[in-house]
Amino acid sequence: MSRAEPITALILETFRLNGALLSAGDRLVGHLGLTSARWQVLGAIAYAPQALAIAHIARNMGLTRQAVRRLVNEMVADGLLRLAANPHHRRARLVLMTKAGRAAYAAAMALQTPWAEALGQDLPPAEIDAARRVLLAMRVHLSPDNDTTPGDPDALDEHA
Amino acid sequence: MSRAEPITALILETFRLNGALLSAGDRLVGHLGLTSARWQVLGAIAYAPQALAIAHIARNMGLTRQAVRRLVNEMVADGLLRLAANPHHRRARLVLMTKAGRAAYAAAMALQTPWAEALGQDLPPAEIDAARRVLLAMRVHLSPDNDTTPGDPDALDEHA
DNA sequence: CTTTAATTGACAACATACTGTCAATTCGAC
DNA sequence: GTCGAATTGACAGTATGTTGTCAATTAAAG
Repeated sequence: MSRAEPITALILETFRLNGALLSAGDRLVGHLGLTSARWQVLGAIAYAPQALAIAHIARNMGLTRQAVRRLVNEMVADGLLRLAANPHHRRARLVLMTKAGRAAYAAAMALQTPWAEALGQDLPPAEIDAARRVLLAMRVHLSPDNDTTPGDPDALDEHA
Repeated sequence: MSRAEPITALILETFRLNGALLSAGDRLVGHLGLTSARWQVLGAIAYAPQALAIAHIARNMGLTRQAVRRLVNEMVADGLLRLAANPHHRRARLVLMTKAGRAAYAAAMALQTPWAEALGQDLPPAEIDAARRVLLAMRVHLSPDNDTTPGDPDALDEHA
């Protein structure tokens, strides 16, 4: 009856998949001392070509500085990250992985690859990519100021 | 490279769309005294053919009893909901909308329809539905015990 | 150089949702 | 009817993320 109906159904399914993904991610890396949120922080650091400060990581992840600050503080206390002086900014220290942090991230990635392959084994890559583009179009419509590949610090167009 | 890559990209996009939808929903219904979470609770109550208890609402929404309990308590205090005796269960009172709750929900729905239509105006309904099915397939893969129409109170295939 | 604006980290408070635990209640097996 | 399992609401604690506010620092304007 309304054009709103398919969109509404997709929105509700997005909420449910989000929750299912987070809990599945927590189960996947929980035994490594990680959570989904901590894993994402490590990913942002690993992906960046150079060391970043907290505010920079937050921008790359699409979160607030405060959320990242709390995670970083806890991960420093747990020995996964360390803070180093920033030659360009006395206040904004650089966030670096410790040896334990790198090991945990490598272990998480080793688990993630087969997990993701199993998750998509029954779905053609073309359909997966088509779904991703639909979600991207919706998100861009919601916040037009965002670029098309947020979370990606440098490769703005092609995350190749 | 790997079959994991398109799935991983879709997962990250799901996280971002989820956040964008929640903040957009909060902005849409904030002036009605609602939030995205409260709106969803009202929707679960409005959608059900009969009055539900807290645990039942939680199952329909895919949340925990505790999360719904807190929301319901606050919404009762705010006059949006009220609790009524359950003839079939002394402990599990039924959650009902007050007049104010029904008015707020109606106002939210009146806003949601044109908002959703605008959100999907550039996307063919077939693509939207295809994306929804991909997300559904992923979620079912993550939690095989879930039925295919969560949020539907009666179409349960009796996972008892 | 001085003033102003923007960025950054920190603290507080709040919103949402989770797990764990408990007693009360209902339901099923016997 | 009785007993044990399951359900339900409640409480406590934790995790994640938000907004608001502040001082320190950096960058820009004059």
